[in-house]
Amino acid sequence: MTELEKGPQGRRRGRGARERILSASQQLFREQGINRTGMDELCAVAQVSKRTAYQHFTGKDELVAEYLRRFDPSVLSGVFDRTDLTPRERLLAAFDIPPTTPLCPYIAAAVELHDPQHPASQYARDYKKAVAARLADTAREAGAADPEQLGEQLALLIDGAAARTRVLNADAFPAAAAIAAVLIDNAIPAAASDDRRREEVSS
Amino acid sequence: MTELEKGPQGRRRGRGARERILSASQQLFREQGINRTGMDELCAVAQVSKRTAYQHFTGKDELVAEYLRRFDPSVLSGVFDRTDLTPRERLLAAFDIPPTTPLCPYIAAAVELHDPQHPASQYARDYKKAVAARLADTAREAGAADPEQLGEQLALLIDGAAARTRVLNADAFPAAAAIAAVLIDNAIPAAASDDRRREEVSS
DNA sequence: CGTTATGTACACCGCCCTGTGTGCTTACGG
DNA sequence: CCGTAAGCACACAGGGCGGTGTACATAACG
Repeated sequence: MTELEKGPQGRRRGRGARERILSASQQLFREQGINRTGMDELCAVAQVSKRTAYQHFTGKDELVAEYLRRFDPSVLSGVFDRTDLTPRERLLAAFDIPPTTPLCPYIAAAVELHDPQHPASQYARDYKKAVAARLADTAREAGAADPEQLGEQLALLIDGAAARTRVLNADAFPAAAAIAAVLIDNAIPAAASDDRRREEVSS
Repeated sequence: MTELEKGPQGRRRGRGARERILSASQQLFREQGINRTGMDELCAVAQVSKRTAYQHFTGKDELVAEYLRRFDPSVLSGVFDRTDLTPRERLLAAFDIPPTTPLCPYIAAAVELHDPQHPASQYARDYKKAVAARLADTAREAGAADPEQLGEQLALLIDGAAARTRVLNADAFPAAAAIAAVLIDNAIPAAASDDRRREEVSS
């Protein structure tokens, strides 16, 4: 069974309306933005009656918050759990984002909602902090002198690349990865021999 | 060329309704966002009748675009024209933003409008490119080996700090400035303190 | 089987949004 | 001083939005 533990109480009945709603949220909120996606349209895409949607979520705000919570597996955990890479490679792999990503949805949500008290905004903050923390962990693993600082710096680079990609409509992650390589090599006292002084690859 | 060609005919009469509208736009669009600011509210703040607003601007879209065009003096030109600073100091001064700034309005507009074809989005792109170009000019003046690359990198840092400041609700510009200092010193062949990378001396 | 949670179909409400139509007042400049 | 353009007050249209009420269908599980 696909759905096991979703709601406030463990419901295992039903035929997956909630999942369809969240799946449609992923698609539409990312493609069109949150504010420009109406509940009517969302329910149509999810093939769910509007009534059902409002039985699963008290309002659009709650749906948005849950939409953000259901996001991380695609980016965050997919990178940090790769044991086939060295810590340094894992740090750089965080910048290898597939071009399918319009914009980091957390930034988009924080800008669109425009309310720091909104549950989704709060979760976006938590998520960003968590990413920086995991980057810091990996940086520590890589032997960085100041892992927290390096993690924060790399997180800033990722966000900068995301924002700039959106505004300029051009991929800015390679440039960010180049900066990251410099910062990483600067932060690790005695780096590995072969990849320490490589050329900047991006133009 | 301040106000010669605004309306259907060049009029220098009137008591400044257009300026009040744009001024109110600056305030409200930044404080509340574009989508969350209605024309009614905007006209009330501007002390302008709605009819007058729509005689100056064909629609909200045009007003938004003009609002963005009227923005740069506060940040861009204020930094690059300072002759009392060395080029290197000017590059770093771009990260000294007053805490009055909620978020770079160009990023906000691009995210909120969510349409790359929107005039305001296009202008945001142009502006970001212009900033990167001016950063590159200053980088060249400072003697950077690859001024275009450094300019693009610094622009990315600025955008990253802006986005991260918004999401985390905490000032991220100091961290960005720290990264910038590293990049600048790495990019300038004969830097003040260290000479870690003296491979080629061009220009 | 029947009960009950789950989902459906569809109309509907009230609100706010962008944008107009109309008639009136003000102020500038010749 | 008078004409004319700028601005104003106000109502309203048209539509999309979030959200609900009601009556009905269906699937799961005892």
